[in-house]
Amino acid sequence: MPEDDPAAPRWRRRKEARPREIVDAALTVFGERGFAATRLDDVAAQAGVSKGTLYLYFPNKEELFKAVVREAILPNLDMAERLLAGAQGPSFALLETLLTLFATRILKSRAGSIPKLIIAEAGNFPDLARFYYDEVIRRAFALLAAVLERGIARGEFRPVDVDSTVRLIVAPMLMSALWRSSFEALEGRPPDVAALLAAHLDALRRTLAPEGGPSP
Amino acid sequence: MPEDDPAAPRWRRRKEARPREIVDAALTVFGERGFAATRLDDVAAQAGVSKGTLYLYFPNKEELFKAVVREAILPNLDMAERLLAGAQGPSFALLETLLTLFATRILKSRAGSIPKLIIAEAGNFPDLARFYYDEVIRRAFALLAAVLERGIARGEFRPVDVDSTVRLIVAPMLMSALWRSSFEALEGRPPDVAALLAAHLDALRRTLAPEGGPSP
DNA sequence: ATCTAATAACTGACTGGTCAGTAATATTTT
DNA sequence: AAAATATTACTGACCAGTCAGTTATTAGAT
Repeated sequence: MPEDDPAAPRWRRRKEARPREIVDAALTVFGERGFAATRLDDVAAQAGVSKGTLYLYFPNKEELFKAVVREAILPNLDMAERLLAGAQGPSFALLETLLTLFATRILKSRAGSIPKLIIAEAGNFPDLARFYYDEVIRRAFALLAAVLERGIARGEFRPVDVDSTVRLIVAPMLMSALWRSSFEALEGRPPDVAALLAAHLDALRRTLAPEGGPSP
Repeated sequence: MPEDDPAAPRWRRRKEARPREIVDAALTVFGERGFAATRLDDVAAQAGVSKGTLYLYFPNKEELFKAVVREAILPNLDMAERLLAGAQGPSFALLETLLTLFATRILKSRAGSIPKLIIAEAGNFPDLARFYYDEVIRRAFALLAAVLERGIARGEFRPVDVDSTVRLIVAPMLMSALWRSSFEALEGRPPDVAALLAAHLDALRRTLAPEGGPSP
């Protein structure tokens, strides 16, 4: 029981700081429980406010969730797009950078739980699925497609089926994120993301290499 | 309004047929809604019985779900294991058969919704996750690892990191299953599973080929 | 064959608990 | 004092699981 100073106010008005704190708490709780099973009371408790306060800043649960996605995922996408725009060197190195970025910035952070969450709730909350598809998936796929096309145009990659290959690139990363949220506790050891990433990059190098030999 | 024959009974005793019908209905509704969001009233309606009847045959929602997994997934795993046990020819052909089997028997059937379901609910229903991990995932991974080791032993595959490679093999298949349940409605065209499978097999052929040239 | 218990299968209203969202009220700040 | 910010208590909808009662079926008696 920390507070007993009768002069200390029971709470303070902190209009500026609340939204960030609430979104941060929501990321934690949504990540642990999923969208439907998350209680707004728990989010409020995690943020150190009451449930009513949530409704001063966000009109409902769904909009709160969208705010979480905007804060946790979109900045990383922005960064990735800037990387592509400024790329000079070989395309495979760019691909490597992007996947490593994903493995470190998303997988290891609390944001890694968001893909699972979306997949889990897409059927029951189609608006959420639409939002994520438009704001994240479409952009991420376009980004990777652009990298592949750049590599093909520069003769670094053989001419693959771009759409399928994008999915092949994404799948192991996505699967790692899902695994973390679902089965990590059940397997003895933690999943060796570094080994998986290395194997994946190795496989991609072989898959994308032009027929005549290894890429320059 | 079908029934008006006053002589027709309102219901019949059909002790033998009920469990199968209930499990079948449950697969449909769980697949559409997930575990937590499924109402047993809806399962009952779909099966043409009342909710009380469900509890005559299954002690609770969780056991009903396990019955669904046993009926929809395990027979396919049995078949896959028999395929490996009786394999004579090249290991890559076996791998190809297994993946094609998965794409047709699981992805295209209603059972394709189960992986999503498990991933979605694993965090909130650890018993379910444990059950699925032990009965399905462990076995499937062991199966694929055995195929890889067979290929390596026979000199058909180069010596890869088996654990990571199993995950690389599974990931695109799993992702297809998840996509179907989550985003198929949002994309214009249906996902081209055949193209993805072809690209995946092509990539695997290149990834697994021994250094000296293509496998025999 | 027909009637008559006895039993097994099934129904559906009810309970207890949960939780998103709202209304009424309180405290802090200006 | 008034406005802004926050809390607390409440409402209404939802649903897994239960159980007292109902209906179909079977077996035994006539």
